Amino acid sequence: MSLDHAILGFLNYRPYSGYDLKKIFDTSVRHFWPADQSQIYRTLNRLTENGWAEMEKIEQENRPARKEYSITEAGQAELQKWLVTPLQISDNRNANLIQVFFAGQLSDEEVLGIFERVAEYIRAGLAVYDSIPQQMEAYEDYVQSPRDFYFWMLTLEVGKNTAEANLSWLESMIQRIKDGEIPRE
Amino acid sequence: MSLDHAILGFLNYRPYSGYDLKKIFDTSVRHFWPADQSQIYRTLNRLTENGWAEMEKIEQENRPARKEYSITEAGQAELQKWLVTPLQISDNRNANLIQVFFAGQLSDEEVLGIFERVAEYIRAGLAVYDSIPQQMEAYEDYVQSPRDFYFWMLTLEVGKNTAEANLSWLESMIQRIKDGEIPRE
DNA sequence: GTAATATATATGCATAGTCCTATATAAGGA
DNA sequence: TCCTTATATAGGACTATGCATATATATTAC
Repeated sequence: MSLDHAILGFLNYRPYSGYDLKKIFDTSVRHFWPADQSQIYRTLNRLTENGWAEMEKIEQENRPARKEYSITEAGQAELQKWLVTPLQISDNRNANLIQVFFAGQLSDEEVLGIFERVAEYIRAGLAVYDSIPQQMEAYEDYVQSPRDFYFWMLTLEVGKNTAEANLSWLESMIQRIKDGEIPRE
Repeated sequence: MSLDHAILGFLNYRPYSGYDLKKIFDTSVRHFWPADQSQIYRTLNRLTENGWAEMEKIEQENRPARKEYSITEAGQAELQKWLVTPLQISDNRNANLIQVFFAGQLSDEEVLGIFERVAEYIRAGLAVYDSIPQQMEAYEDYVQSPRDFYFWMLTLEVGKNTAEANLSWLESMIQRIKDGEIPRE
């Protein structure tokens, strides 16, 4: 249950509401763990049931009441335990590779089209990565820890690194197709 | 629905039973699209309901009856359409990166432990890639198409390429930690 | 003799995640 | 005046996937 622990990780900085968390997810961990709004709320309920978080309802003027969630000691212990647990699950599902696997059934032009579109998609993703640091800096104020910030930036480095590796492979592949290096039948 | 189309892709080579498909998946596309046995059977039912496949029950001596599924013309049209469809969904979920993101809450030794375990995990994965080609060659006989086989091997290339990129990043990261280049707090 | 393995399919149950809609209040713009 | 946006939470319905188990027969290994 990774979402549980991602939320616990943020609550360990300071208390947040579900609404806060949705915005934080979208500007920080979205590129490797997107989260749906309804799922965040349901997970917060579960964390509370488990005793890993506590909820405090905060009334506001002119605004709907917030439900702020704080991490409990049990929650901190659980987070610490999970953070050092080896994860064997690497979800490598990649539907694009299914298309590649069966691409022999297509013409060279169609294959080229697929590869060029994927390359474009990756380039767009790389451009998005460049906009994330500025968004994340807003949250740096909350924790005021260069160490935390360092690791946040590392996740971007990994993402960019992987994307660039895939892109350069794709570009060499596109060249191979153009050079007619693929068996015709 | 990628599994539907992966199965259609195989049925487009020749008819298969659910039992066959499970074995084929495990020796060919498993590294980017694992499939559970029960899910394969249920998907075959759905493909039949959709008119994309047809089932023929084949009685055998001393063995339970097989249900062989053949692709229909509608199924071939659907497969062709899907193969050239741009897929925007790239499921990049990576629970390891959640651990990295919150690793600032851990000691350098604990972080090092995480990274070294992930590196080991990737090395083990790379070793597995080397055993896949021999397994896949068994299926080469079925299609007898160098073009198909070429694209099958390409999916391995992508997987290895990505894994190697991640591994070399991890190794440089491990060195950075050992060199004490990470902010202490 | 018995246990494990291979061939074959099917179903029940649980969970994670997605999409959509509902509810309520207030501010700001056309 | 009306529409959109922002703040805030909640729940129904569905899909994909995963895990376990049931059923049935035959062979192989110990």
